[in-house]
Amino acid sequence: MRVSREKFTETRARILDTAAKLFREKGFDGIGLADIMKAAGLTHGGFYKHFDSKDDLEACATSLVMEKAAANWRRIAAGGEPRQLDNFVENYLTPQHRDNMGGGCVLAALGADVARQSPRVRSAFADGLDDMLEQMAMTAPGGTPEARRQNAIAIIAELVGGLILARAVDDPDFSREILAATSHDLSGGGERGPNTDE
Amino acid sequence: MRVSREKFTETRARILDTAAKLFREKGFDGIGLADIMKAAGLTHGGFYKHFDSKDDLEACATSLVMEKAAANWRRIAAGGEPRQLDNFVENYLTPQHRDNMGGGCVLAALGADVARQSPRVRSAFADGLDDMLEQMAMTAPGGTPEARRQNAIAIIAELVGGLILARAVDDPDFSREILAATSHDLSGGGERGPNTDE
DNA sequence: TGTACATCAGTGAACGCGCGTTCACTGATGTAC
DNA sequence: TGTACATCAGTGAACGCGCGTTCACTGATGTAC
Repeated sequence: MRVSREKFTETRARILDTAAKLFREKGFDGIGLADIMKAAGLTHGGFYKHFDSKDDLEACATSLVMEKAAANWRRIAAGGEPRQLDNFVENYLTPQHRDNMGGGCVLAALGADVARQSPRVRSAFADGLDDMLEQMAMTAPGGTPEARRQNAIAIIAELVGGLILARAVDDPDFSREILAATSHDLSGGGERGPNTDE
Repeated sequence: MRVSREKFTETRARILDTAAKLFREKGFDGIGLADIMKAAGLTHGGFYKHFDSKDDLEACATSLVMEKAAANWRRIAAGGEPRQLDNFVENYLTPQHRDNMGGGCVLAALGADVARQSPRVRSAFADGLDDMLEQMAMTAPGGTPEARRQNAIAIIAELVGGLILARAVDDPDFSREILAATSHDLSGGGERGPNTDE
């Protein structure tokens, strides 16, 4: 039966949130539309009243999560407290984040998948990543805006790579070692750590 | 018709090589057994004379590629020329490697996928990664074996993360920027570059 | 070494299943008077 | 404001298709004598 326009908008948002979580958990190809709709409390037939195709949902969900991540960085950058980046790194490379794929960083969860998806998904990802880096560059070390952006990219790469590898290995000790090594390296404690210009 | 034992061994190796390439290109779930067998010059029905299941093939192919990568590092470490690591980094973060998923680094191509695969695949991956790190640690910067291993992990994480992100974005300029930023950072030119103990 | 027979690698059709997508239908919502 | 009707969000069955897997069959290979 028909529902109100308000309810329709809510439903669409619920499908998007559910998809964003399940795509990160299982990968774009690892979860079906029927299961996403079921998790959102609906039957699968109604899916096409909200989205054109699975690819459309993938692109919309990717945009949504990337925008949320960028908005979070915008908040952090605007906050202006010191050690924002170190705090972020410390929370990023943790067993909690590693074990929370569905609610965690979209770059680590879907970055590798995106390379194999449609142009729409890829450009949604690229646009969001560019936005995130712009915000991150405000808090990253470096004397010039260019240097700060470059460092932001290098830091993001190490974070993403570290989390992906920690998630891949099943030995708990080895996984913790990867988190600890990358976290230590990025926190400035290591011989290879970031040289902030302070 | 039956073939000689020698030919049988060759066939198995060809299936494994083909699978190793196609899994890296399309992901474990992005390529079917029929297509793998076809690419290896066979029909799909004979697959189960060589492997128990697709999961078995995934684990065997993962082991194979990880062992090859570790053997490559063993060779590099044994060679003993200086700047081995810098040379490796410079070749790793290139458009050529980015555009060669099927023949490139298995960590970047399948690391994220592995987190969602079976225990067999995950432990094959973890065993191979541990082996690789052991070899890399011999050439990585650091005063102690522990520091060298930690730096090897940090370097690998940044390489893998940088390549994954460069592959994810479809804008060529942005992709090159990611490769350049991570490469520069790792080569020691950046303010955040590796502090080798030389 | 030669022959007769058992083995089995590879073929191609077939299987059940889950996927993305379509469709006829339902009944509450939105709208026109 | 009340009524009559059109709209359309959501349902659940059905579709074609590709997947991993199974199977009867073929004929060259390996083996026993």
